[in-house]
Amino acid sequence: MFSKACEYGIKASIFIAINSAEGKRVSPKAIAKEIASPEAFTAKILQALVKNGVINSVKGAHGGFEINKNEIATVKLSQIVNAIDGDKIYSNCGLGLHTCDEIHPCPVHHKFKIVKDELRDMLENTTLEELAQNIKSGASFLKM
Amino acid sequence: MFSKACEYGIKASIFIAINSAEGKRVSPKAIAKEIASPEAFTAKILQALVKNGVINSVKGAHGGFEINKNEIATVKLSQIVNAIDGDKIYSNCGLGLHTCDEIHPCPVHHKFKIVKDELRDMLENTTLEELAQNIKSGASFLKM
DNA sequence: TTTATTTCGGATAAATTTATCCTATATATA
DNA sequence: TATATATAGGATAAATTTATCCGAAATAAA
Ligand code: FES
Ligand code: FES
Repeated sequence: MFSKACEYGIKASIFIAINSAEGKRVSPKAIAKEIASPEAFTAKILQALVKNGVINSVKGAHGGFEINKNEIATVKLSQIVNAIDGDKIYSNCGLGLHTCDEIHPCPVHHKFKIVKDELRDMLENTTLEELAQNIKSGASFLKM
Repeated sequence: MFSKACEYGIKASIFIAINSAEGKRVSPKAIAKEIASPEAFTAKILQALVKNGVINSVKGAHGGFEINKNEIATVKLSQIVNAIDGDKIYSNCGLGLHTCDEIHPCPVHHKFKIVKDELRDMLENTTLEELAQNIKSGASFLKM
């Protein structure tokens, strides 16, 4: 469904959100350990998230990755996915036609639309805060 | 969402269904032309579909690929997807955890479940006959 | 039985995604 | 300013997916 890069990006963002809420910055090393991902690859993904304004980075001693405390509640899953995989997951044709639209639909277009809309809604209506809260409460997990 | 192999497999199956309804067998060459896919790669996917019993093949002169006329209405999209990509699309964890279940869920598990169930329902309730009909009537297209 | 036809299947190759490594660049602090 | 610390980013490598090629095996028809 999502690329590995995107999976890591989402999990990393959640972990950063949890720490930023406590005023702590985190390193790629700490992130990779927490989400069980390859460190260097994760670092690359973090760069993409920084470039897209989803998270902030601070270089140098006592640096690390963080998210503005007051943005944790506003960052949506869709922003993370978009920063890494783009919007192809809900804009591309499910059967690979060059364009996906009503005037030249593939055989599954209308049925797929329902699934894609459901997915888009879900991604656009889920915030980092919500996901971070689930981890904090022990209701969900970032690895294994 | 789906692999290229799966996209080709679905489109190929629809084209075969259309022709089988008229008692005609089709070659990988004709299929690849109709669905705008690489011929040799498409042939490999057809082999997988044959192995999984989704379509039949007949070797030799006047051979080709076909689907039993009375099976066209019973073959579901889910069978094609399963034959090629397996069931990972709705059984794997959306964030890549080793297992996806209620007792050790990832942060998006419950929200993802809705999307995955919607997708599964769609694939399990869509038959080749229905998709072939849409192509025949000109309501949908297999390429471009 | 011979020939033409057509799928099967193994071996490769190309492209993309995933992953690693190393150096440059920036920053806090002593 | 010097030093230690940390992210940025380029160059590569490994793994997976996508794609190609070609000979083997099967089959229909002459
Ligand atoms: S045209 Fe295929 S999903 Fe819209
Ligand atoms: S555990 Fe992640 S989707 Fe179920």
